[in-house]
Amino acid sequence: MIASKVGIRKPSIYYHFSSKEELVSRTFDHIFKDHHYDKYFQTDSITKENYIETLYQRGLNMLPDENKEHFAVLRVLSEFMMLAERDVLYRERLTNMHQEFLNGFRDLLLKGVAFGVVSSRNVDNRAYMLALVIDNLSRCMMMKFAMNYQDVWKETVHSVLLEETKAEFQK
Amino acid sequence: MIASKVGIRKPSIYYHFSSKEELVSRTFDHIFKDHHYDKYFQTDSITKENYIETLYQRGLNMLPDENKEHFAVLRVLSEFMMLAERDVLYRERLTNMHQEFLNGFRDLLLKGVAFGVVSSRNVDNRAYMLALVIDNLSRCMMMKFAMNYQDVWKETVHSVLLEETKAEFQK
Amino acid sequence: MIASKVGIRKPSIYYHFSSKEELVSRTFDHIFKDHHYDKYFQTDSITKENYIETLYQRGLNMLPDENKEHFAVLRVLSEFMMLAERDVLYRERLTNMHQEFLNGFRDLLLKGVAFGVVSSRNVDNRAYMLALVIDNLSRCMMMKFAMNYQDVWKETVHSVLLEETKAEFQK
Amino acid sequence: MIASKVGIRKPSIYYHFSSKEELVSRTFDHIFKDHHYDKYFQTDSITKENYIETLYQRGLNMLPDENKEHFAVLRVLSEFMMLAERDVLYRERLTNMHQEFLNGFRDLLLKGVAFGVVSSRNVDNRAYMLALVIDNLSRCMMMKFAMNYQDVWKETVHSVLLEETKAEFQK
DNA sequence: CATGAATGAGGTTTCATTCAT
DNA sequence: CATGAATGAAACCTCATTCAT
Repeated sequence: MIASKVGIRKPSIYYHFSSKEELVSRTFDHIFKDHHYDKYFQTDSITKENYIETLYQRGLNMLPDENKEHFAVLRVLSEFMMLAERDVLYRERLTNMHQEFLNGFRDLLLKGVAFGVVSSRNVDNRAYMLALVIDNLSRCMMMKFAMNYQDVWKETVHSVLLEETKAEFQK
Repeated sequence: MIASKVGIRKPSIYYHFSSKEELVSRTFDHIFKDHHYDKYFQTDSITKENYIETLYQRGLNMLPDENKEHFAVLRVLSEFMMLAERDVLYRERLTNMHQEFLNGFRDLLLKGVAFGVVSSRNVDNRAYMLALVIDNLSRCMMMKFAMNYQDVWKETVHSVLLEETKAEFQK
Repeated sequence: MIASKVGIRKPSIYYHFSSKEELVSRTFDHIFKDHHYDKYFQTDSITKENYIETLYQRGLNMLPDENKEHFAVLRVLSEFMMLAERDVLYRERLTNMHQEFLNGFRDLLLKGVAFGVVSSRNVDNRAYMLALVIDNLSRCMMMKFAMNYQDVWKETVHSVLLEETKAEFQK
Repeated sequence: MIASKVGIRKPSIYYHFSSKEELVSRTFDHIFKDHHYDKYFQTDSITKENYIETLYQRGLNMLPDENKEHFAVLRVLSEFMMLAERDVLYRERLTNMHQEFLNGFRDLLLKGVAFGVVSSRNVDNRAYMLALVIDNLSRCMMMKFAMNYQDVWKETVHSVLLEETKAEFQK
């Protein structure tokens, strides 16, 4: 299939990749080369004032959109999660990617703590909550589950930051 | 593999199933026959007094445990989610299962509203949040991601019910 | 090639043999099942009187003959000697077969010693000489090298048993 | 493999050889260019007095030795004998090489006859015997068959020249 | 209800070779 | 003199399935 898409014959693939395994592995690297937390959550421009709004917007930005490359990346990601269930190598790589996202959310919350807009209580677990929800929302969108994605995310941000933000976040 | 596990030869399978497709499909039915919201979240015994604790406990009960059949069910589930990405038939079945769980959580929250222990604001989205977190926690456990699952879940319940339960839920 | 000779399609071979390797290995066993020293050199009927003549005749009997199955066996043997140069497994099997032939010749000479028609000097090496010549004569015949095979063998028997048999063996 | 050993890429080989067949064929020529009887059996220095000892020593000299180039030559030779079973061209070339060695041994024996140290009876066949034994000893050494090669060869020389040399050859 | 034997289709890979640069 | 890229053919093997018994 790949060969014909690329317009060459099957054996020609072996000139570029020594085996199917290598083709898959290098495709993994290529596709996820830029799939890093920072790509979606640049936190440089975040301030005390726009903290919550930024968190909310960046979350939406992480959700797949059929018109964006990101959509394809997530489709491929779910394929590799399958592979990972059989192949330790991919399990490790995915675990690392996952951990990076978790860490990203944690650092973001810590920044909020520093700004004084996020309670310092239980930061890790609340960061994980955010990560788990946004990740699963992505999955649900990919599978076209019926749900009001934006509102669920807004509610999540709301709930997680509730204690300190009741006042500001009401819309 | 199946034939040898069962102690017959491969062609004999075709006496019981007309094709591989049918074998897979009926296996789906068989495995998920009892995989219903009610199995994990019997809400009959829930009361105003034990509401939050029950919600928390039942959630933990949904998380996979290597020693329980549930674990295998979830492993198979993730295989079918893969299949679903290619096959509309399975996508539908999974969507239904998923919807049932979402509905279960919504009904549970509505019960809480009736009890007066849950705010009536935005019930659907808050129910989905709970469902998304517990579902993704399961996935993380399956993939052995490092995380304090119980605490994340406790924090989630806390966050979602925070407004009305600040007082009662502190531990 | 095998499949078409046998009148089946290629994949059908895999019903009977799990791999090419196994096909080759079991073919080896099958072909050389009866390729033992005894098959060519039954020494029961040997007596003091017919000792030399028997040795000579049996030797001729070992040489390949295009009309005998033996010919095919030797052709295959030379293929496996090739394989053996790369594959330890076949090297071992061939070494054993070879040793068996060497031992056969040694035992035969020892019998001659017992009969008093063969000198006991250096029995092993003289037995090996006989074995090496008959073996190489086979090879030469297979490759159609020009040579008077019978006479070379007769001369070899003559030379090896010369000391004690000058008198009797002259023709 | 050849290309990488030589430090070029595969297609470059086709600049020097028009096909694999030609590469193999010219390799044959190159390797066996010096593989002639004379290389191992210079008979110029042979005299009536050192005749047997020379024959014995030169024979030993023909046996492969892992440290000598000769070893590699013999390994390749056995590969080509395989090829020869399928390809008439190589059969012919090998037959010629073989014949040359047979002739060499015959001429050597004839020289012995001229010296008066070898019986003139049946010279050809006795020469062939010597050739067959030394050739097969080589093969056995290559395959690491257990055997006392030197003694077998000494015994062979002894046996072949026995009639006329009983007296001189005893050690 | 079960199986031995077989098969078309296709998947992964190797091999010898070509050709434009 | 060398090579990057490609290729038709074929080798080894797996898979889902069939069918006569």
